[in-house]
Amino acid sequence: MSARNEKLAAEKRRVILDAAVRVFARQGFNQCRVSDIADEAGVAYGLVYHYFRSKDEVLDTLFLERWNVMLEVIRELDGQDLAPREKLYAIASFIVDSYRHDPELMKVIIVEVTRAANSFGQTHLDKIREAYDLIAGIVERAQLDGAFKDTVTPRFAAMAFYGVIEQVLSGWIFETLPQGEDEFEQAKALVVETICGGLDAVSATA
Amino acid sequence: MSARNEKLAAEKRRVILDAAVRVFARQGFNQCRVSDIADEAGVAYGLVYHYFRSKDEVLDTLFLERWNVMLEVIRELDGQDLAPREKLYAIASFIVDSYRHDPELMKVIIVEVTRAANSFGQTHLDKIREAYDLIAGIVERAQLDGAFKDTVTPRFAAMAFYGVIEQVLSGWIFETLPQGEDEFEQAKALVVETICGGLDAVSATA
DNA sequence: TTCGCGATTGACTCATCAGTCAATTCGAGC
DNA sequence: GCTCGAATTGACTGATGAGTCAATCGCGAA
Repeated sequence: MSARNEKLAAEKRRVILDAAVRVFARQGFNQCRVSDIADEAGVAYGLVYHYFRSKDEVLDTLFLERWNVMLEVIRELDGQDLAPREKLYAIASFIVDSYRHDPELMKVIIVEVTRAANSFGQTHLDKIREAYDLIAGIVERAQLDGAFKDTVTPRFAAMAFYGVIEQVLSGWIFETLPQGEDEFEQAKALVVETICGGLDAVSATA
Repeated sequence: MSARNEKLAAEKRRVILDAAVRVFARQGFNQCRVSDIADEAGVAYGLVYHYFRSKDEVLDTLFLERWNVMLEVIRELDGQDLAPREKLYAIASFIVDSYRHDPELMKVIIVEVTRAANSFGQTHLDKIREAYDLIAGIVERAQLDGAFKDTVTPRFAAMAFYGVIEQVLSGWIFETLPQGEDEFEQAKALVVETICGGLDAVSATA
C-alpha cells in the first residue's frame, strides 16, 4: 500500500471514530446501532467492520487513545519538580480541559467506560487502576516529604481526588452543575482546594 | 383477595426482587436475561411479568426502594440539631452500612443506575438530584452559621462529598480498594475528614 | 489500457430475548 | 366437592441488530 493510501485509510478510520463519538454521546453505546455510526460517518455499514473488528473495538479505541494520553501527561508531571498540590492541580486541569475541548468524547469515556464498570470498565480496569496508582504515588511521596499528613492512605486519597473530578464532570454532563469558561477554571481550583485542604500538613491540626 | 393471599403475593414479589439483585450483581442488567431472574428465583418465566410490567421495572423498584430510604434518613438527620460535620458523617455511615449490609444491592444501584446515567440514571436523575440538594442544603446552612467557609458553592461541595463516597464504594465493588470491617469504619471517618478538612472554617487559613 | 488488490457497498443471516398468552393449577369460600 | 378468580406455567412470537460476505468500485502499477 502506498504512503498516500495509508494516509487516506487513517483518515477514513478517524472519520468513523469521530462519528462514533457523536453517536455514542447522543444515544449511548448500547442504545445505538452500528448502522447509526455508519450513517453518521456517511459510510456504508460494512466499512465499519473493515476498520474495526467489532462495535466494542470502536469504543475501546476511543477510550484507550484518550486514556493513554492522560497517563502520559501524569507520568510526565510526576517526573517534574513541583509541589504535590501543583501536580494535582495540573492533573485536574488536564481532565477539565479535555472536557472543555471535547465534551462528547469525555462523556463517552466517563459514561460508557469509567463509570460502566460491568461491561467495559471491567475490561479496562487495569488501565483505569494505572491512573489511580500514579496519583497514589504522588500522594505517597508528598506524605514522605511531610507536605501531606498521613492520616489517609495514598490509595484512598487518590480515589477521593479522582472521585471528585469525575463527579464534577458527571455534573456537567447531566446538567446537575452549571458549566462555562468560568466554572471550568473554578472547578480546577476547587477540586484541589477541597481535597488538599484535608490533606495539607499545614492545615492539619488547626 | 384474602389478607393471607396478599401476604403471599408480597412475599413472592420479594423472592423475585431478591433473585434479581443477585443476577444483576453477577451478570449486569443488560447482560442478563429475564429467564435468568426467573431461574434464580425458582419461578416460571411468565411470573416475573405477573409481578412486574417489564425488566426495567424490576430494576426501578430495587433502586427506588433503597434510594427513598436514604432520602428519608437524610431528611430526618437534616431536622436534627447536629453539627454539619456530624450530619455528613451520619450520611456517609448510612451509605457505607448499606453496602456492608447488602453489597450486591449497592453494587446494582451504583453500577446500573447511579453511574449508568444514560439509561436508568437519566430516568432517575431527579431522584438522584434530590439527594444532592439535601446535602447542598446542609452545607449551605453550615456556611451561614460560619461552620464552613464559603469558598465553595454548596452544590459543588455536595457533589464532591457524594463523589468521594461513590468512588470509595466503587473501589470496593471493583476490588480496587481493600474492604473489611475496619476499612468500612475507617472510610466513614476518612470521607468526612477529607471533605471537611477543606470546608471547615477552623482550618480555613492555616 | 489493462490488471490486481484493497476499499467500499449493503442485503442477508442468524442468534438473541423481551414480552405475550392460552392453558393449567391452586386455594378460598360456599 | 364445586366454583371462580387469581397465581403460575412455559412455549411461542416478533423485533432487533451484530456481524458476514459476495459483488462492485477505483486507484496505482505495469
